[in-house]
Amino acid sequence: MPELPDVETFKRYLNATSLHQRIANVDVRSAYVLKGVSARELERRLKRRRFESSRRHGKHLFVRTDGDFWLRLHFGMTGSIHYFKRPEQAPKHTRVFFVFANTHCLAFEDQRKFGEVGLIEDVNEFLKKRALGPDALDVSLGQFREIFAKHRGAVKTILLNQNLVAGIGNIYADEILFRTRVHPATQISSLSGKTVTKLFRATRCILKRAIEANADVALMPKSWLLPHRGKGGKCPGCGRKLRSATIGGRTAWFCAHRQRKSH
DNA sequence: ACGCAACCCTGGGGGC
DNA sequence: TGCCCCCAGGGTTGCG
Repeated sequence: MPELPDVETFKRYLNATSLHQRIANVDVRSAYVLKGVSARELERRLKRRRFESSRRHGKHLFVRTDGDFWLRLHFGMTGSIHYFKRPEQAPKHTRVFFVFANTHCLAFEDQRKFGEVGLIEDVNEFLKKRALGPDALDVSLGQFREIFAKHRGAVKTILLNQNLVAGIGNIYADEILFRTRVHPATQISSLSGKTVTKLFRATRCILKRAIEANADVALMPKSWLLPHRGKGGKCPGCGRKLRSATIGGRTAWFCAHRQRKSH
């Protein structure tokens, strides 16, 4: 799930449910997801604090506390957050559980445990240390063109590289390439300036629209690749069977008829 | 600099 | 029912 639109949706959900309440308890059910902090320290530092605001960069979510440090969340492949009225309602794969003073609670759940929970003092410093690229919705056309001018490789690999542009994952990379009719394996050295501009516009357009849909596939246009992506799926443009290939270590789905390598 | 495989972890689905 | 393999929207590391 968790690419930029999903994480933005989590952010809005967290803002709508979990701010300005005193944290009464922190229950770490799987210390595996903790990075750079022990269960004990997470508990000690967050207890009696409040979440005050949040910030997203790429696929990372940062929650500022009234102690002027930040909770850092990354959702891996299967992470999400859920707010509940009673602790017994915690989902099965809850890894970290925040209980507020009114007994309502926020669960960080993550079946596959590829997600990360940590504490940091400074968001910008963290982004720098991780060498993350600009957020996919903040990057300018100029920056985008520069990235494409300075690197080599398959276009999908570039879109997926968080150190170049942060926030695009496997699903939305496929969607952007489908929209622009570019084959995912196209070497970026062979892309025209016009096509790079198209990729930039498609990125913005798709991510924004996906956020409007709360990153819910059921609410996305049927003309998109997303609802048809997968085995047996057909191109919503021409009706031909979609094809898959491994590019950049992940499965790319595309329409071999409409998505070409010459641009 | 880039591509690739292996690895991290858990569970669902298909084939036998 | 059990088992084995493949697959899954994240990322890192080490090698050629």
